[in-house]
Amino acid sequence: MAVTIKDVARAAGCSIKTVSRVVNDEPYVSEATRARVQKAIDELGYVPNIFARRFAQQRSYTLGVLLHSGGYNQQAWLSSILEIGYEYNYDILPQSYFPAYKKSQQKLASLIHERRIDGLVTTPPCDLDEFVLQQVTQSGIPLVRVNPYDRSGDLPYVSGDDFQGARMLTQHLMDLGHRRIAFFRGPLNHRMSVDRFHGYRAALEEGRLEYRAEWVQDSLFNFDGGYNATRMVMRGEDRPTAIFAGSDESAQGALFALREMGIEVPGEVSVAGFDDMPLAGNTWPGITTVQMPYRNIVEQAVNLLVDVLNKKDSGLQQVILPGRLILRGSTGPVPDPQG
Amino acid sequence: MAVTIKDVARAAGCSIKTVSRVVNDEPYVSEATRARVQKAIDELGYVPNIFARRFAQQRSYTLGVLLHSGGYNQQAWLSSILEIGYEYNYDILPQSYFPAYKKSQQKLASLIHERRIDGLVTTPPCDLDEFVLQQVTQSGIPLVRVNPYDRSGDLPYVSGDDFQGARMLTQHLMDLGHRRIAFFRGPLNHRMSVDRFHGYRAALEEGRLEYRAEWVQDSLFNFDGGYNATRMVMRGEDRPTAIFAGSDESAQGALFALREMGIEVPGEVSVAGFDDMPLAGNTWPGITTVQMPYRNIVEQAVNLLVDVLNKKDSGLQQVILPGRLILRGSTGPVPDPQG
DNA sequence: CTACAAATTGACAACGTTGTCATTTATTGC
DNA sequence: GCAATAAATGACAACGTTGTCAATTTGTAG
Repeated sequence: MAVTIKDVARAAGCSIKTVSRVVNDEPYVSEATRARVQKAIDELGYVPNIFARRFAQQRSYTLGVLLHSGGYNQQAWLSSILEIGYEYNYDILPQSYFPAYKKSQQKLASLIHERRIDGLVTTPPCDLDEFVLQQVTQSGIPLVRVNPYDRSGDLPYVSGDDFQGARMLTQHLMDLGHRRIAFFRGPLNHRMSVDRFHGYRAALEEGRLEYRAEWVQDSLFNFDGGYNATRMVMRGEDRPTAIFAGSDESAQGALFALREMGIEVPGEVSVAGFDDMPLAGNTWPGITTVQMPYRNIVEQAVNLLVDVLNKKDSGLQQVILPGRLILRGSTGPVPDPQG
Repeated sequence: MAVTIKDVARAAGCSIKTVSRVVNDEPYVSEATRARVQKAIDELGYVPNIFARRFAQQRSYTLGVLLHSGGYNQQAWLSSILEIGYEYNYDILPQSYFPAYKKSQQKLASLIHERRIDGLVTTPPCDLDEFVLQQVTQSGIPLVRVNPYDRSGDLPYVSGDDFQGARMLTQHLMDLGHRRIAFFRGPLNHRMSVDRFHGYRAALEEGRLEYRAEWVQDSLFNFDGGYNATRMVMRGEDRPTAIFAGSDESAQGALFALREMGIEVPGEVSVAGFDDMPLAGNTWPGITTVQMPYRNIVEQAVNLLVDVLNKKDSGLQQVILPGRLILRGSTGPVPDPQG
């Protein structure tokens, strides 16, 4: 029915193995033959049978991706990885994964043993899950962790630089003249929270600004967290002129709270987020934030995985990529203290 | 290396074909044999080789999903379909698709001809794309449209009932005593916009309320749309007491605008959205909205597709499922006119 | 007990590619 | 021009399952 490699071989007057060589860009085919075969392929509209190929090679050309459904920035990871997967000609099998859930574990086991994925990509916080690590080591499937919660261990990862991003953002606020900068710190068991916090402190130190504990609020990275933390830091007389909310959702909560209090943004108080989620541009004013190079991160992750699969890499790389400042309307010059 | 069907056959003392029958739950195996084979499978830890199976059957057991990346409610569709795909033991290959983009078209062609997907699911607005329809008819691959923009044609679909949802929501506002209800209508080339509008009007008529054109704003389904439309309807003296914003994002914009104007929600004006997106519960107050049964819709869609693939269905079904009212803080009783 | 149908089982081909290895052809060094 | 080497090519097995069909066993009606 469909055109097979045999039809091409017949049309090109050569063996099926030679056609296979041409299709897979292998060496040891003369230019003349290659051209003849290519012509036959084009004329017949031959498309290699993917089932046969995977069967013969016992490789799935498929990568599994674990996503945390409630997750932080799942959307950005997923769309990037789909894109990159297409470019590398790998199938992407995403699965939502809740650490320690029986059903999630079954799904992962199915990916590995039934679907026979060639490699696995984790997004936070799936890299923390015991079961994931155990399955990976047991099966020997190459793993790359994307933005891992936990950077310890030999396992490879590609991650955005939360420290650098937070420092850069804080620096931006200082460049605008702010000297009183509040920071909303996320959960302390997230490496990202801690890294961002350290970035904030590093910038303060570099600018010789005093660190004031009452302007650092422990909160969640969500709307309510930002809302409540804003209420807290804006209570007294001694208010900050800028709020680095730690995440975009949190910044949104801050915007809402400030609006409620009749405080103008950025006229009286500047607000900044982190992550550049879609919502960050959709508020008014738009939220100044740090964009992590999702596409780049995922590209490097997939690249690493594919190299390991093709034995071009030992798979021990650990990469950290810088973020980028996205300036929007929510930050502005510090108000004139006299005004 | 790995355990194959031959190993099981040897252990169970039967032919490989009999093992195959047991594995695939086919008839014509005696109970005794079935038990013996099952025991061997369990003891050896046999897992069928998916490559060989797909190769022999020339079926991918894979469904393609076209998602509009900027899209409306992509997230909800995707996580549902991954879930359902797992349950049906089908692989899900999602692709972001921008109508009329060359690259998107290449991706779709690749899904069909290289990946050889067994069926295709479209999410709005991909069901409108000429190329999609052409590829589907040409290749004969079964298609199900989920929440199609366009319900015309014989192609099967499973859709939420926007009309019923909007009517129900409007009815809810009327039950709270509102007689002056604004409606923000989305783009008129979206069936959903139109259906929701008709639902709104139907409810008004049933409640014998006057339809007032100046309270219907043509806007976009996003934050800015809701913000601007709110500014418009709240301009004059003759203000509505409730706003049905047409979508959650739009409702968020409305909340923001009302807050700016110092109008209390729901004390002075009630606000309602549509879709129950994650953000709807994260604002303050939470947005009363209509939740479409995403999981259910997708389940029926996949179910239909699988039935067609197994020749249990002709694939002409068109299903419409009702939504559900989600009550949150943004709607309340109409304020006392005397107050 | 016989004839026939139904249930059960197995032998073997087929699916379309890639991997291995042998063979043929071209190229190089002397 | 000859041997040695490298490049090009092809024959054929292997991958592990399912589909087809024939063979065998069991059950049933008369």
